[in-house]
Amino acid sequence: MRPGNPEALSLSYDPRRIEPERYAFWERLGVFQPRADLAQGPRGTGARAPFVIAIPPPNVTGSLHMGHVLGESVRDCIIRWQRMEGRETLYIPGMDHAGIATQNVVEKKLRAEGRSRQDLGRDGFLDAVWRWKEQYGGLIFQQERRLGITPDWTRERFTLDEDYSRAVLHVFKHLFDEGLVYRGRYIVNWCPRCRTALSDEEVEMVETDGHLWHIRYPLKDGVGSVSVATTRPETMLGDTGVVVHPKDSRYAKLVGSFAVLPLVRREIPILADDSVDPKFGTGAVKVTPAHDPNDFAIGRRHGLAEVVVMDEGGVMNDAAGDFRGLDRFEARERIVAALKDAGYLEKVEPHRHSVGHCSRCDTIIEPYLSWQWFVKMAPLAAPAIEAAKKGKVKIFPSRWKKVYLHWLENIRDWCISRQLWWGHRIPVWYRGDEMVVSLDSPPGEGWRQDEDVLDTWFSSWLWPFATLGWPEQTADLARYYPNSLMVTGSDIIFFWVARMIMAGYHFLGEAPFEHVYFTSIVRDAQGRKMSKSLGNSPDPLEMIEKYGADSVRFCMVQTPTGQDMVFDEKRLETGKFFANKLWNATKLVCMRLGDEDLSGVKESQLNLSLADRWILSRFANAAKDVTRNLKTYRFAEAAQAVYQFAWNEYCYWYLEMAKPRWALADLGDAMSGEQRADLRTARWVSWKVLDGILRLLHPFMPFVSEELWQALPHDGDTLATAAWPKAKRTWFDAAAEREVGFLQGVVVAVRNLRVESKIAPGKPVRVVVRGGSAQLELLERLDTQLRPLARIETLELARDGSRPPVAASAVVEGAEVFLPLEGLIDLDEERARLTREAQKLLTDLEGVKKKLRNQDFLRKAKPEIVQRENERLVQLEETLDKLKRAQSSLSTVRD
RNA sequence: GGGCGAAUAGCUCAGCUGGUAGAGCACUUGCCUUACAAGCAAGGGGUCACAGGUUCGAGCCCUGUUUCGCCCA
Repeated sequence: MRPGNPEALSLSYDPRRIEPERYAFWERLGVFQPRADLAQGPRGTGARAPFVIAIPPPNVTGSLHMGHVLGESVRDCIIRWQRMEGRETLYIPGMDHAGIATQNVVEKKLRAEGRSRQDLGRDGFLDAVWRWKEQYGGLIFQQERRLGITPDWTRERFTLDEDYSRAVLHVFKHLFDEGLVYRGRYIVNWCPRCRTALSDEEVEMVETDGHLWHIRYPLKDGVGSVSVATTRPETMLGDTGVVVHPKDSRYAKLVGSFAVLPLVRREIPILADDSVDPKFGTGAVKVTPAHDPNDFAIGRRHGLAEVVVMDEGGVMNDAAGDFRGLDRFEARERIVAALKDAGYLEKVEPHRHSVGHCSRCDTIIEPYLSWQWFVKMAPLAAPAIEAAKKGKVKIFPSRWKKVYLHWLENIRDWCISRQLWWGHRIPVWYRGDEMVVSLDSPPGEGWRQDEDVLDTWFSSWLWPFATLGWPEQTADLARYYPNSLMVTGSDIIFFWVARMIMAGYHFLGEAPFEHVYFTSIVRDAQGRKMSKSLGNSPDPLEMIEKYGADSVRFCMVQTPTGQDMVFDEKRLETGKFFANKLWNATKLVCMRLGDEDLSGVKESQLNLSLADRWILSRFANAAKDVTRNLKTYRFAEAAQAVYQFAWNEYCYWYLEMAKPRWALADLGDAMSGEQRADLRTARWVSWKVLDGILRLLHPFMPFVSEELWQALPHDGDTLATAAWPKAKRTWFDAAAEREVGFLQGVVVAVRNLRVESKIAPGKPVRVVVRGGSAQLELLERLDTQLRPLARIETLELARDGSRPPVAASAVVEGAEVFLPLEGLIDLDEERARLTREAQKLLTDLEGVKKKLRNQDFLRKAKPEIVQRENERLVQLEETLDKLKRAQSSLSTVRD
């Protein structure tokens, strides 16, 4: 046992003074590294297996925002808790190369210098990105250290690390060999600004007010025309057909004939196709196979030509004739004007529709026909669906399971090639008509590697095992896979979580983690998602500076379960106030422990008072509560349980009840043996329970809890590896809780009477209590511990049943509490108060009586409920009776 | 268009198995009481969105409506 160090608390609580130092202290002790000696069972079996969390790798370009803070607070809370439970814990840190985002950042920097990536060439550009990464990348981890998180920094991984990259390319080849990766010329989501293809998930649909242009296409033979409606008139230049519904009588006779495309004068066939909705627009649809996914499908069914009319930057190309060289939106205006001039524009309607935007740069997506690589997803999805359905992967909060399943059950193939330079270059080699998939250049001359790189998510979906050395069969992989838990935002269920589960099953035959916990999304006061461009995210470091990392953590884990969180800076105060409260409580306890050595004290030798038994029982309940709530990821409830117990029970009641016994120390040698035992007991219990509070608090507020724990007598080097409190069976004590509940009622009643009677807070008073013998005996027993709580000078127990003639009074569990007030009291006011009180009771009483008159209630309600109502009835009547007696006794007194 | 979720005190949110509606902040009153004014004591504040239904009993279960948010197409 190490002695406490009360001097450490001589200053007031200041997070800035303690936090940075403590972090260095933990790092020195190596508490972040997994301790293999702790694991006693095989993976996945019970409580002693290693507990593993992998960080959702932040973008290498990222800087800390409140969303990260929330995630890290939750992950570290769980990790620290599990570490204290005695498990071997591993928290794997790392970063994501974030292809598009990073390339954008570096390109922007180059542009500012008047250069482009093309100027540098591929290798030169990649050099520039790596240099940028070395300089600025991973800033976020420096920031996160301030939060006090405990990943094993020696295992930091990056998705472009050499061995990680091998894993990514290996997966590509593996899937290709299985026929699950294929190359094809299809319509993809194309960002003309980023000049790359995107997956469906990277497109954000935005409801937009647009127009529906109705255009008349003249028929080739004879007079007449067919009208089509479109939201993107510029694509008409690429039209190669018109389709109508086969059963649409309006157009039946036109099927098989040709229309002449205005402006272009191309002859295009009029065809019938089931996919046309006769009720939309004119019922005739122009077909642009190279610029629309539906049209593409129609075009393939009917063998229509695919005419690409734009280039990769969204600029009209040679196929656009007179409109070549125009940006797509300018082309839209000019084409509409030209159609109007030539009399082809029939009408324009306002039209609201969803328009895809690039999730990275917000540019409007262009559906674009190009050669890309895809992953066939349905076979991968099947095991992931089953895993969730059978609970092999448990999702918290459970409602996200439905979202997850819906996506997987409607899954579409994944476009994984990106026309970027920063990323894993696709391991495919071409020579003439030959194509070879190989991690390294094939033997022989003249091979040209595919220019494209892979989607960043195609590397991060391997995160839970590639970070452990896969595809090598490493010891780490054997030991730490599957991970235990994944904590991330629900906004990346599809991007990441679902894909990790698919990859886990496909490549290792096992789910990558047992549980997934989705955190809330942090929003600003107006309900908007925190974003860099809006600038609405407060700077977490500023928050930490202002309130302390402990407070930020404590408040951020208390998010609403399963819904978004509205961030309000004001809330962060709570944690700081709480830390301050504990700081002062610990200071008090430290002072009162004296230099007594408590290390050898056995609980059985103590002289436990009712107050002691009560607080130990309440502590056991709190410990049980916190643990139970952590197990089910109810962080707000867990944090609240610590808070409520520490503040409202330990500080508010227990410390006050311990004070009189601590004061025995002042007697010095004059203490009797009994008093000596009382003192030691009060010291031991106050210390033991405070120690327990700090343990329960540690996962939420690691810094201040460690600091205070070190100031108290303690075993071991650090609270971070101290044992998690167990609710001791022998500490539960329902009788003590009931009895102290009564005493607290008396104290509150006296305080209330004091205020109501306008007695100065500092003024000692005389109190008389009438009540049952058990109640009076209780009061007597705790007399000295109780009296200071309400500044009671003398507590008179009216064993003879007498009552003071002039007094303010209250009823507590049938006992009458009097505050004798001869000459002090405003009798009218006291009478009015009693009347108000009685009125309230009458209302309650009526409710209870009504219930008990109801035969159905008596017959059908559970017996214990009926019993309880009966007891309530008796109690209410008794209390009312006593209030009335007090009223009548006052009424006989003249003012 | 389809799905998911939310609506409880002025604000942000709990309320788990249906059984006397809670917390923090804010507010009112009084206190610098030797751990703590970042505190202490006492208090006020609710048509649990609306309408039906089930039930002895509904904030909680069911149906519908309204409003808001998110996801998907």
